[in-house]
Amino acid sequence: MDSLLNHLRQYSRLSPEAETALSNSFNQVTISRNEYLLTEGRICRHLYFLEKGALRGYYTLDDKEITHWFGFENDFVTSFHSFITGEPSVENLQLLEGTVLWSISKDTLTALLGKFHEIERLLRIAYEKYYIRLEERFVNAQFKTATERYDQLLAQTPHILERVPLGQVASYLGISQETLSRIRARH
Amino acid sequence: MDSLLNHLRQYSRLSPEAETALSNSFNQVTISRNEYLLTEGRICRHLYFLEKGALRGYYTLDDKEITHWFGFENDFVTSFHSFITGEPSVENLQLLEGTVLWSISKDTLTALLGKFHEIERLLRIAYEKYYIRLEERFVNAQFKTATERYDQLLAQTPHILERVPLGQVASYLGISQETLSRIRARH
DNA sequence: TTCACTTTTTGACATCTGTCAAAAATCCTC
DNA sequence: GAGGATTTTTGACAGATGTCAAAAAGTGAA
Repeated sequence: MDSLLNHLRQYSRLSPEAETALSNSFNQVTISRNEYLLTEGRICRHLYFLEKGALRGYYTLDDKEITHWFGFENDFVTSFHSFITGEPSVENLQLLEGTVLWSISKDTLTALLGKFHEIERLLRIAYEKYYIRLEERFVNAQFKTATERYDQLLAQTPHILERVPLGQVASYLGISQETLSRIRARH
Repeated sequence: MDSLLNHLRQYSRLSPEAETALSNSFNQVTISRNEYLLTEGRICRHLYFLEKGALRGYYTLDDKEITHWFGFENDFVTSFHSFITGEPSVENLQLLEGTVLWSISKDTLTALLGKFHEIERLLRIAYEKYYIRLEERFVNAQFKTATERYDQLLAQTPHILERVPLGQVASYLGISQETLSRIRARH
């Protein structure tokens, strides 16, 4: 719980009242490797904070699993599309390691947002950060070559390579596993 | 101004006080075709609402212009990265048509957010919508073929093809102009 | 250690896309 | 409507990436 509050304080200041309310609203969840937090077709009604561990988001296309993002320590994770719209999720959230999460339901969060302007602000700022992070990934996906994307991964998030099977990294980079293997061989 | 308030009401309800405050905070800006709202290297300190007209965001790479998004009627536009972080913009915002915009400075917006919880909420909800819209574009960019992306553009946002030169559309789709031309020829 | 299973690498080949150059079509101004 | 500039299309070719198949390497359990 401390790691969650510490992380939240980086977005914006919180009053003791808001911190208490937040503390009381998140529940700890422990899930082991390869289990699912969410499966395709279900509505995601929770937002999770990842205290420890790793997970991936993937969907299925032509019988292949397309891993499009990873979550690690101090990330907020959910199926954003499903959580925001209330529609069934198209993606699966699967644990890559045994994981400690903190969970809050959408209803609970909505109540907090109604009560505390400062929590609304925090969430707004969190979305800003997540937005520009996604924007950068989008530009990389669309306008950089496979090799450039791999180099950037090496430079910026090398821990992904250490914790995730190569096939999933390839998918994350938007290339085939064979191509990723060849890029690595050239290094 | 009516079109702006109407648009804002779609995100969340607003009290008359908040609507008045918002009305007083946006200034009308009229700019003609090919002019710039923002150029590379400058800090973007304004958020704009596009009432009428069209513009594009592009940056320069190897002497080529990479158009990565378009804005049309009822879009909020800015260089999000620069506006949020306060860092110099890497992109240029250029008008594609004569345009009527409403402008609000970051300072003015910050003051409004401090005063009105409901405006903070509106912005948070706006970010949610923009986030999942971007997420969809990201998935398309990374995991769909050029032809699929073009078909989707035809199905979902055909007005882009009618209002934007093909070279810029190609860049928006992440392909060369020649490839786009050939995809069109096959249809 | 050995065996089975999973993950990663390598090879051969086909396809897609980009680049450069030129032709064709379109647009704009006078 | 003519002429020049811009935009779009077409052709030829090279390079990058995907797919399928098989080999090699790595992992874990008995």
